[in-house]
Formats: sequence, structure tokens, C-alpha cells
Amino acid sequence: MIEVLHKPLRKGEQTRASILDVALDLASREGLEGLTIGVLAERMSMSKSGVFAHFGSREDLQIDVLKLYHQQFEQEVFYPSLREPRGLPRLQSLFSRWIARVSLEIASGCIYISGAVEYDDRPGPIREHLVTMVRTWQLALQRAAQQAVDEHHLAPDTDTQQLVFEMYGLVLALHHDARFIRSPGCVDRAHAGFARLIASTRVSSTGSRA
Amino acid sequence: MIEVLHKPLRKGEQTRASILDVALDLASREGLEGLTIGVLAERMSMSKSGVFAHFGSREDLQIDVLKLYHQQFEQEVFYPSLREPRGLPRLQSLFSRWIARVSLEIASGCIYISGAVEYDDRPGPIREHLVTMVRTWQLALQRAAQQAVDEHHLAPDTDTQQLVFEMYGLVLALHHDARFIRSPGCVDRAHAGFARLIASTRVSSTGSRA
DNA sequence: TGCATAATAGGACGGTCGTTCTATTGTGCT
DNA sequence: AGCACAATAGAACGACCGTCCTATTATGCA
Repeated sequence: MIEVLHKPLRKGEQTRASILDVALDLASREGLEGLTIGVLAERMSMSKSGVFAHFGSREDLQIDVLKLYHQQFEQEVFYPSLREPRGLPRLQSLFSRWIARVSLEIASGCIYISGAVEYDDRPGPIREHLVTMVRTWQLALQRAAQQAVDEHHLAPDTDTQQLVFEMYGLVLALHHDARFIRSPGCVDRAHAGFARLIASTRVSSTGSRA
Repeated sequence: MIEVLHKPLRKGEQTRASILDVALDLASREGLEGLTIGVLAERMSMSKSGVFAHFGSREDLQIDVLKLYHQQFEQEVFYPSLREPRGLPRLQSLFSRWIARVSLEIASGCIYISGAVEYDDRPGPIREHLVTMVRTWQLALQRAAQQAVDEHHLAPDTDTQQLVFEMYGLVLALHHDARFIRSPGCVDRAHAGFARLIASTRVSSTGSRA
């Protein structure tokens, strides 16, 4: 008996979790703003109020979806890469798993990316959560890049912020061409871009601009 | 007397044009899906039906906004670059003007980019128009890149599709970091990325990947 | 097996949406 | 000036939205 007081009856948490699963799938397809309680209830074969009761408001639901996505992203992309040795191998692993995830979710879309467009001009807690999560991911990439510099895998004068900027660009281009344009072969192009990026960073400086 | 039959009274076309101007500004901020007739009417100090009467439907309005944006984009980015000599100078001019435009519209957003996310999974005429326009722009870039190869400004085995992919990525990253993250200095990073991209393409092959 | 209460359903609210219809105002030509 | 008609206003429609309130049903523990 570890939990003593107010142990919530199990059924509630269980359906709440499966609602969140469906909500995540829906938000991945239609965007966080397109996530609607009515459609969500329909997919759950529940009433609107039945779904609503599990979250204080739609905004809370959206934030919970965001947190779930973040959690899955960490689990699939970030943590497994920590098993790779520091430096270039880990950085490459991060990028590869990132690409793999974005490739897999071509059918459903990446909430970090769609959310960035939806909330770039919409203030509020959702935007703040999103920015924090994306910033966290970018800083994790930058830390891995800096370790690659420290391990002498990349040139000592490497601008790691520039490196992350370009890595992010490759993934955004992948997402764009795959989901919007639907042009084949863009996964390979993302990999090729990264290879060239690393190659030109390994030998000499990236060369920041005035 | 050049125009003879059914010459439309001028007032209508005039207000229609100014409605479109406001609609473009609105769609740049809130996205094409966020463009609403009620808000548009409010900003025009007109009634909803008064605004609506100028367009057969909201979808037609959205498409007209799209066409207006495309027209402005061509006027500001594409045509001026044609005055530069074929090859690398023209390619660089295209990219610079592109960056400049995206930088200027940091306050309002690029419809090509936000539209790509909004309509990547939403079939219909709007999506089709958008894809056509973006494809047109990508092909223009690719043509300019191919000319740079022909003029021996870039390596003969350059993968121009890969080049355009990475250029697009740089602009997407710029848009992302400027509008969403709001991190300073990303305009310089976009330029630096392009410089590195050209440098590594000028010397040797880009190296496509299996 | 009951009883407290968690979980869900159902309905109603005010709001906004795109769209349509009808009436009114304004324009531009003869 | 007056007439035909373009341009706009105003109100109403059905649909969907998030949210609240009140019943009803289901759950888990004594």
C-alpha cells in the first residue's frame, strides 16, 4: 500500500490516457488548433461532455497532448542516442533518429513543426510550452555538437549554433517536401545534406558571417 | 474607348482590390485558414455580406489571396533577379531577395510556408494552387542552379535538386527561428549557410546518397 | 450486497462561422 | 434629372464550437 489517500479509481485514468492517444493522433494530422472536442468524442464513441470532463478546458487538453508528444519524442529520439559515445557518433545518432521519426510520421505530421507555424503569432500558454520544448531539443543538439568539438571530431572553431540551425533546416525541408510537396527521395536528401554539413565542418571552419 | 461591353463600374473593383489587400495581410498573420470573413469585414468597416458579395465563396477569396501573394512574390523576388547575369550571380540574387522578403515579413509570415503546413493534409483546390506555386518557385531555383552549372560556376556533377532542397531548408529554418523561436541573428545564419553550401558545391560534388 | 462517488450522457447556453435572401443605398451613364 | 443597375447593409439560416449544469450509470471498496 504505497498510495494512501484519494487513490483515483482506475477506469478514469485509463480512458483519459486513451483519449490522449487519440487526441495526439488527431492533432498530428489536423494540427493542435484543428483538434476539436466534438471530433475527438466521435472517434472515442463518447459524448462531448464525457470527454471534456477529463480535462479542465480545451487548452489543458492541448497542453497535455503536447506533453505526451514531447515524452514520446524523448523516448524515441533522445534517450536511445545517449547510449552512443559522446561526440560525432551521438550527434549522428540524434539526427538519424530524428529523421527516422519525421519519416515515420509523414502520414501524420510532426507537432513541433506544425505547432511552430500555428503558434508563431498566437500568444498564450500553448505557445510557451511549445517554444520551451523546441528550445530544449535545440539545446540538446547544440550540446551534442559541442561535445563533438571537444572530442576533436569537429573543427575547434565550429559554430555549433550555426550547425544546429542547418540541421533543423534539413529536417524542416524534409517535412515540407515529404508531407506537402510529396516528392520522393527527400529522406535521402536530408541524409546527404547532413553528410555534407558534417564533412565541411570537420575539415575547416563553418565561417560565421558579419 | 478601348473597353466596350459590360465595363464594370469602377467602385466595385476598387474596393475588391483593397479588400484583397487587407485579406492578404490578415492571412499572412493568421494563416489562410484563419482568414475569416467576419474579421475581414470588421477591418474593412463593412458588413459581412458586403465583403462576401465580391467573392463567390470563402474558398475563392482564399485562392485570390494566394494569387495576389504569388504575384507580389514574383515581382519582388523573381523578376528583379532576371536582370542579374545567368549562373551564380542570378542564383545568389534569387536567394538574397528571398531571404530579404522572408526577413521583412517576419512580422507577418510567409504564406507559402504557413500554407504548406496548413494544407499538407487538406485536399482541395487551395492545396493544389499552393503546391503548384511552390513547385513553380522550386523549379525556377533549380533552373537557375542548372544554369550556374552550365556556366561552370558550380561543379559539373552538382545535384541541383539537392541544392534547392538545402536552400529551401535554410529559408524554412530562418522562418522558424525568426517567427517562432524569435532568436536574433538567424538572418546571418541563413546567409552563412548558403555561403557554405555554395562553397562546398563549387569545389567538388555534392554527393548524393544511396 | 450496498453505498459513496467517480465516470459519463444529455441537453442547453452564447458565440462564430459561411452563406443566402431581401431591402436599401449609391453609382454612372443618357 | 432620372433611370438601370451595381454595391452594400441587415437579418436570418443551420452548423459547429467550447463550456456548463444536471441527471444517470458504472465502479470499487466496506
